[in-house]
Amino acid sequence: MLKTRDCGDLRPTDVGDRVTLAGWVHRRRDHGGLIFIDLRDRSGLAQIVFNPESHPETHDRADALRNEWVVQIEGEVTRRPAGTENAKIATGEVEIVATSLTVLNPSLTPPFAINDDSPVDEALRLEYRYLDLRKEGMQRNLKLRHRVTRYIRDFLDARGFLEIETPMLIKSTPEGARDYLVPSRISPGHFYALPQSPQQLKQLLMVAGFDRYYQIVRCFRDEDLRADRQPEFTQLDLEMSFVEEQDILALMEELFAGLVESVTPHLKTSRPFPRLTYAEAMDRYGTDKPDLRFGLELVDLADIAVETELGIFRSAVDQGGTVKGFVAPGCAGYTRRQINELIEFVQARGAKGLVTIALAEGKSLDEMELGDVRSQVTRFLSMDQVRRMAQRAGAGPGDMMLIVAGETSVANTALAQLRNEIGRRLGLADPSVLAFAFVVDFPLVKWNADEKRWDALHHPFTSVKAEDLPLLDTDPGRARSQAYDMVCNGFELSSGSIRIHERHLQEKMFELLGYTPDEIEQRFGHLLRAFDYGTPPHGGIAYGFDRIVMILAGSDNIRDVIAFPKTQSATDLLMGAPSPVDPQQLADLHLRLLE
RNA sequence: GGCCCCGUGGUGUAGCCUGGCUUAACACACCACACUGUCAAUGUGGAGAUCGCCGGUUCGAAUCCGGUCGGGGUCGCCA
Repeated sequence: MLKTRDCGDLRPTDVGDRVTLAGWVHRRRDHGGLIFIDLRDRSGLAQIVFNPESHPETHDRADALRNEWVVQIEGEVTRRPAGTENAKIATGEVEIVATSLTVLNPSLTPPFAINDDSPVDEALRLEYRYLDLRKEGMQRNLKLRHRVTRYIRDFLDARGFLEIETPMLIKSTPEGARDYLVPSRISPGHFYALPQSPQQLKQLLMVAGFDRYYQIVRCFRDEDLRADRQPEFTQLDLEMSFVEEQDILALMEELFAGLVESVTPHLKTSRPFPRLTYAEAMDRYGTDKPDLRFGLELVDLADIAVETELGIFRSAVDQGGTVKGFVAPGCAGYTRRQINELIEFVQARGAKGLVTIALAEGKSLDEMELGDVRSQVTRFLSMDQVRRMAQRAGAGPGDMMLIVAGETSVANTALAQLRNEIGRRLGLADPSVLAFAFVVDFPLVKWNADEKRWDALHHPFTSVKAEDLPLLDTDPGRARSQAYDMVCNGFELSSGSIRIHERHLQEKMFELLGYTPDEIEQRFGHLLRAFDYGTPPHGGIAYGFDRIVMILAGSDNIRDVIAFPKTQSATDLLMGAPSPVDPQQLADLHLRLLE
């Protein structure tokens, strides 16, 4: 080894030891006489002192050192002179008096500073990712990621789970996300797909009797990117046999409560994790992934809205839509400009507009008159109507009601995001809190108006709740599934379900989804045949692993917890992927490019 | 596919709205010199950008307009 100790581990108990260290020059302070170097390795920083009197030759050579040079230093660990300790670093009580210096490799001046955390253009960071990863924050994130991985593996291992790998080259299943395809050289004109998730494979492992399976596995989806979505991402995928929904939820709550306690104890969670139905979540928050760190719950105002003279309220309800809103506490003083920002905010998310009703401070709701109400639409409202809306929403003097009318899903989407925005503006989302929750009782299917058919909400292997089974023949849209999500702070962390394990039910589901018998055989024949051979009841869940780490790291961007992420246009700025390939490679694969 | 934001020395920004007063400013980094207890070392000096690219308007463009490329956010999409 070129080193005997790690920089960051040195302590007063090591004083007197002769050590050899190796690492990067983090910072250099040249006093003409004394030269100080902060030497950095994975473990942290240690101060090296070059003394021109005791070791003149070594001191002379230290004169040439610059940031990010890789050096090896021999020296003696000494206690720093009284008064020169540095409480800001873990090794601040000691320093290493260098007796020899070897430059292992010099460095160009890096394109951005490694030794501070000032913001750098992300394209530049990605181009020089190996330098970006040297920075403290990224080192911390990837170490956290490792500890999360390790905790999960230990936890599941202790409960009898087996980690089993599944193939990366599998059969394309056109439904769901767009597949990444891999052409076959040996079978001309045929393609593999990279897995969107190991869904069918893990179900086949249940058929095989592996009982409790998990995998931390790369998945691929060729869809547009977002701050929390990459084309290749990692899932914590697991599946169990002979379980019911409650077994899985209980296990996952235990896993995540323990994970946070062990890995990020500075973050607060509360147990039990709340469980709300999909219908409740949509009613109260307008989304199936609510941020539960704050209230600002939505209320339905449709019945009052139809009594008003306001056309947009009445027509929304007449056309089968909704009128919902929530209270922005203490925001009655919002300026015209601030209100316009909110209106633009909801319009950018599809809503026609936003009705704001501000209640002046100073009078109780009962004493208030229309003159105390500030709104674009006061002339269409009576004080009684305003008062009843305020009472229902929980608005009082000094508050502002925010109301959206329109088609239900559009109004919900706009209000859900507006709720997050108001929560953010008012500082209601405590960054030290992880508000985990389960959302349960998802609908089994939703109507696809474009294609005029039912689509699976989760996936076609999800089983219906037993009591809703008859609805499959009469009113599929009302049938609830045994599907569940885990959410946290407004992010969907995972989805899972109890699966169908009987051939006739799976066939029935495929038929409901509009597949012909030929298509069923072509796409899912392997699964249905497996179901003929004694398939246990089973279910599972799959987490967006990167999102878990992102939330634990306190980041709002998945790229911050991935070593080599891709840009929003799915390119790799470091390696330059994707790239053209040699014509011979295409020929080997029986491919020809269209112009 | 739609919408929005950003692009100025190595890095981060100001200047842009309201074109000329800019020889494009500031901080950090870089280079040189000085300096024996600093730790964001300090002091003095120096070098470094024709303002992403192309075109247009104008007597004159970093500044206005169009296009394009790159990055980011978002809607659609993500069973």
